[in-house]
Amino acid sequence: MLYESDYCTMDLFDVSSNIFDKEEALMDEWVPGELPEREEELEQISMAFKRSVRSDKRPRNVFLYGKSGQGKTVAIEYVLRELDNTFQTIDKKLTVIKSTLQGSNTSYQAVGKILTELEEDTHSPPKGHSYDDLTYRMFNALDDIGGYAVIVLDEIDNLGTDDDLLYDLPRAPSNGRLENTEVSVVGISNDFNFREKLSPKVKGTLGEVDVRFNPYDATELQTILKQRKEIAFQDGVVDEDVIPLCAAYSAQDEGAARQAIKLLYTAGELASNRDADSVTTDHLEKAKDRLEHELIRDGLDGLTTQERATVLAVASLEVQDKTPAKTKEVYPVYRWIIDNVGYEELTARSIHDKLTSLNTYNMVSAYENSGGVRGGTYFTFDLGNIDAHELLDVCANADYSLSETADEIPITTRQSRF
DNA sequence: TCTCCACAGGAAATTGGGGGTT
DNA sequence: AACCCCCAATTTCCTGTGGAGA
Repeated sequence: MLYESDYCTMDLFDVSSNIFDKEEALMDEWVPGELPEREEELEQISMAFKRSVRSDKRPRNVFLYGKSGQGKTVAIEYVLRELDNTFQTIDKKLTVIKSTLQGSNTSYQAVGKILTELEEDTHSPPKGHSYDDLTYRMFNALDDIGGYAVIVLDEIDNLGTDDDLLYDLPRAPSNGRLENTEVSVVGISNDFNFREKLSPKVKGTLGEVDVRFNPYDATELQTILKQRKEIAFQDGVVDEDVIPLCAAYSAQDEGAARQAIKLLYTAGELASNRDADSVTTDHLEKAKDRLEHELIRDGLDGLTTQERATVLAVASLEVQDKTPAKTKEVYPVYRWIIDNVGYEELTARSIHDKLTSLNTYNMVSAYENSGGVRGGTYFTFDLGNIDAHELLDVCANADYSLSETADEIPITTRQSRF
């Protein structure tokens, strides 16, 4: 996009804000000079690297886990930067290879991605070769680096149960696949359970040092929000109650700092757009509504049509107050919906899988039940925190193939909730 | 106590792709 | 062109579970 400053002057966008001072401090990319509530974690991480400063040993492998928005990535970057500085003073060479495994569901794809970082003329993950070919290339490239190499694998939980890479990588030196380079691995996972799902042999080698990032509580969030507020807003424009309330909301919901900051930012924007002279709790409430709406929207956007139909089926039941429903109850509704759109029907077994995976994306909530009329354990599903009417609304107004169907979903009992 | 139901979820096979090398 | 490698989404088949009712 081209910006012609000649045409786009202050007529349209009032440059001076009476709300914001440096609003950059509320943006995602902003890296604060210090991490006020993560000192303990920083210390734990740096311990893992210290032995490579003292001796010739490679740093320990580190495994960081905790929900998203807890500062894991920032923390490791912070520590590695410091380590690099130290290494320079003692004349050691440090190479950091960072790779986000988003979209890499298998070890194969992950190795491909790492190769794009390692090999200069490889710009997209290679395909069509065997896994062994790729790992061979990877270890060759690593061995060429020399010195110390730290491989940071972000969102490592994308690998699921395929832990070949996590098995091969830490073992390379003892297998004689690496001779000149000391390699260690930093794994970052958003999934608390991922570590448990790993096979024991991998858990041991990868998790030489485990650092757990617990969700921030309301008090910690307040500290963080205050820090940002001081920089981002003009003095005194944020009402006293806003920060505590903002922190409280976000603490309930995952305790993610990123979310809390976004909420505050949105509230500030609302206030600014309305030419208010202060940010009030009213703005915050509005911001919260808007973000919730966006969350549903983004959630639905990331789903396939089949998954959307499944969510829609649950929503439909929720609207009729038949909510925590078993797969068996959801399935006929799903079939009705999918037939309506003319897509192929999947089996009940697949819908059962869809429902459980939607649960992990937080689009539906699953509850485990035991007993019942016919023994065993079974799950029931509902929409959890999401408001069914709002979801139907969003879906009907979006541009999905089943938007029209969403509009048709039984309106009869729509008012029956609450 | 035993059986049996109805569900959860694992494993393997199937389907229908993507893309290589030689 | 012939042959190889990798993959995700499903379906099919199957085993495990625990309380209700015999």
